[in-house]
Amino acid sequence: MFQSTLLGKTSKHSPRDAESISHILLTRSGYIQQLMSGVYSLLPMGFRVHKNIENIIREELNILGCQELLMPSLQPANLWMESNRWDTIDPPLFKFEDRHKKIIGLASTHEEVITDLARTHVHSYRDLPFSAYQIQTKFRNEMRSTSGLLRVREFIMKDLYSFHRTEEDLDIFYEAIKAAYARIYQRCGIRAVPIRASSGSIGGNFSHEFACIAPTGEDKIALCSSCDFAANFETMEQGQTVCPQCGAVLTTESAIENGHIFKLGTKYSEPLHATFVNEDGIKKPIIMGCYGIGVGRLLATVIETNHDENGMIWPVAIAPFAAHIIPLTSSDDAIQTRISNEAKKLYETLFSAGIETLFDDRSDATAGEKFKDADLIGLPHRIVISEKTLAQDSGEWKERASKEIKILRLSDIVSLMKS
RNA sequence: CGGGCUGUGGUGAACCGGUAUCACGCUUGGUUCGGGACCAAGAGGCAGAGGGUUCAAUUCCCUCCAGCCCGACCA
Repeated sequence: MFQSTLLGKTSKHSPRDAESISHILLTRSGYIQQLMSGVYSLLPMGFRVHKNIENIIREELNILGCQELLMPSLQPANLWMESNRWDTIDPPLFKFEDRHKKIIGLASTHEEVITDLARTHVHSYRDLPFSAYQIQTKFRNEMRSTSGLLRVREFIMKDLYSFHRTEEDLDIFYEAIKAAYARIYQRCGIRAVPIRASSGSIGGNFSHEFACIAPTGEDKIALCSSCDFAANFETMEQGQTVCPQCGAVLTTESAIENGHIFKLGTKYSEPLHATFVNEDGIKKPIIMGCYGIGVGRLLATVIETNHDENGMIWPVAIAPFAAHIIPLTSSDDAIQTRISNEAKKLYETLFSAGIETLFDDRSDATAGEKFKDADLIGLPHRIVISEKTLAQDSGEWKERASKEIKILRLSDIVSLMKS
């Protein structure tokens, strides 16, 4: 991608009133733009990260046999009446009338629709188990949106739903998803721990949320220094300093809630009559689970964890581009041409190898400006080509997270990028 | 929803009861050319909307709208 034509310019100015670091950096770097309270556009750079995170999620779910589908956001009030959530779900639905005065809700979650699907497609125990997910826009009529992408009113969520014959089967799947979530967070460069949670208006009697360790997080969690115990501080007894499981010392961390997984049981299948006939010919309600991740919140959480005073630091796995190629300008026209050509050649070589980079082709930007922008944008690798490096027939290689600069042959840089 | 705060060119800010200033950005020309360079010349705002007080309002007051922060809740 050529930076001169990129939609989303960098800025020195933080948005008015912005306080959270991810909000400031994502806006300053041109990754996102606010439209109204709690509603944001993902500009090309932000959307690339978003898609990378989505694809990590897809990989981890597909390998477990989860099927991707897409359900509607427009949903009839009647369906929500069946589960008795039309007026009780919190945050409330956005509701409106169509031109025929039919009452419609904008979905904030999809238990009703997926259960409706299940009740028409599942008849026998032979149809179970299965699981299906989507990565789709949710609308939530929040009391208040906050902190940029961390809490918004319209966002893209991965929501997975699973259907089982028995509680035991659900338990096994639930644990598999818990493990998959751990891998998803890890691949996104975040340390997340599952914590027992209350199930809120989604329901069910058993759930875990994933607390992503981030210094700027608003939640306080307690972690055991030796076993896997973790809990939200608020749910613990005051003054407790040792692990209730093993007695080891507890440490506290700040965290941001991200994913939340639920054992729903028959909370939706019973009222919606989503049933199957078991081996004994008896009709039973389907046992369900549901599992959510807010993709945009995860994206923002990564920034809350991975940044320095100059900007964002993207993990390779989700970075919008693998590297930032920066040709510097020279007052000597001949050298200038050589620099541009070498840089462009590198760009094309990497591109044809399937490695997309951001190419800073701005001829009017000074070196300092390009470096500042590169730090802000936070691509994992920076490749500078200048009069200086060209004299050595090479380029300068720097990792965003490190201060170390290496002078390498361009061919070596290509092999490094490929590995 | 309760409490608090904010609203001035594209962005961020300052000032002020006498119709507006700065920085960044933008345009043009020139000089620079490894950490947001410099010089010169420009374009761009009737100050969120409405009402009130006043000789006079961007400035004071009220209402509304919008945004932010705390509470609550959450992906």
